[in-house]
Amino acid sequence: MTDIKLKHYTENIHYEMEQTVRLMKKLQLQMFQKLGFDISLDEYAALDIVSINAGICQRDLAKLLLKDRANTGRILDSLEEKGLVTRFIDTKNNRLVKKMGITEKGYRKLNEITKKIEVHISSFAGNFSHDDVEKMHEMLKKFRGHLEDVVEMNI
Amino acid sequence: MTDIKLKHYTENIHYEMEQTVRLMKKLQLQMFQKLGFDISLDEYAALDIVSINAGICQRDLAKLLLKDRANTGRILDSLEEKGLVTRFIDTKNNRLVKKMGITEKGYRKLNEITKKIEVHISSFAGNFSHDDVEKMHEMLKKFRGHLEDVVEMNI
DNA sequence: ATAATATTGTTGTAAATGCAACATATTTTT
DNA sequence: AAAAATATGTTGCATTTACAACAATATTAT
Repeated sequence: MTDIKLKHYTENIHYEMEQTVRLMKKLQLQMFQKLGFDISLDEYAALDIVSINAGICQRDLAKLLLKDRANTGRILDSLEEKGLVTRFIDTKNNRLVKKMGITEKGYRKLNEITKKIEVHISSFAGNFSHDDVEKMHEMLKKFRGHLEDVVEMNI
Repeated sequence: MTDIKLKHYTENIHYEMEQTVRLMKKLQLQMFQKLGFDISLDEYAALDIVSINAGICQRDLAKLLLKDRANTGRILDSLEEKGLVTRFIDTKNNRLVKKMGITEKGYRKLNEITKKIEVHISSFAGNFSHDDVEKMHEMLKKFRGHLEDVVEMNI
């Protein structure tokens, strides 16, 4: 039916997507550094995820952060040391886990940073129509769906 | 017009795309390891790029590989040591550069690997319609275009 | 002509990341 | 009940990656 022909490396969707991600990450990082925050981009992401997933355990956070358990633990060490997150032992499915919550100070930090980067994000987002963005969300979801069926992430 | 509202980290396109890229990379890597090739995935990518860009210089290869100059040089060291690529001094815009070409052995290696992974790739690609893929290419190109206007990659 | 700037590639180093091994506790199997 | 398997988090290490400094050469500015 569809004549499947293996393309060259730089012609594959994986390549194009990786290139795009690299650019987006660079942009975020440049913004973050220019504004001189005292937490890293990963820490900000963790903070945001925890803020809307109260009582999440480390492994689940790792899955959302797209990091492994080890590095997720390290990110939390740093956030806890800065007093932005608190960890406590609890159980999930009758198993001991480390759950966490964002502190008052953490909320302030999260809101402060979100507010400051909002301007930059929206100025860039202005380049894309609502339809474009919706379409992209759809497509990515479809792609991911198929991938998740085949690859085990092992986190 | 479009009410721009900053979403949470896991709701952004950047996040979804990074997740997808991570899955794709993992799939490629798993395939590569299972088949037990004696060159890395990066080396394979470099080989493929050089094969269709005869006489490319290192910096230009770095841009296509999405690596920095240092690591591109290291990948080439390895490929040269294995006799898959040859490097030679030449000039580009009146400047001394190291250009490269793929060797006969390199061609055989490239074709051997491409043939072996073709089966896996096409079995996965079967999940997507031609239209889906085309649409994705389009969207990604548009996104990249805007990003490249704002971010300098500094390679 | 001399100095300043830019391009290309290499080296060294620090940071990020992933992975395997481990410790602990719980569930499932036998 | 004992053993095997599973889930969770931590530690250590090896690999990857990014980044800055450097060397060599060429271009541009003064």
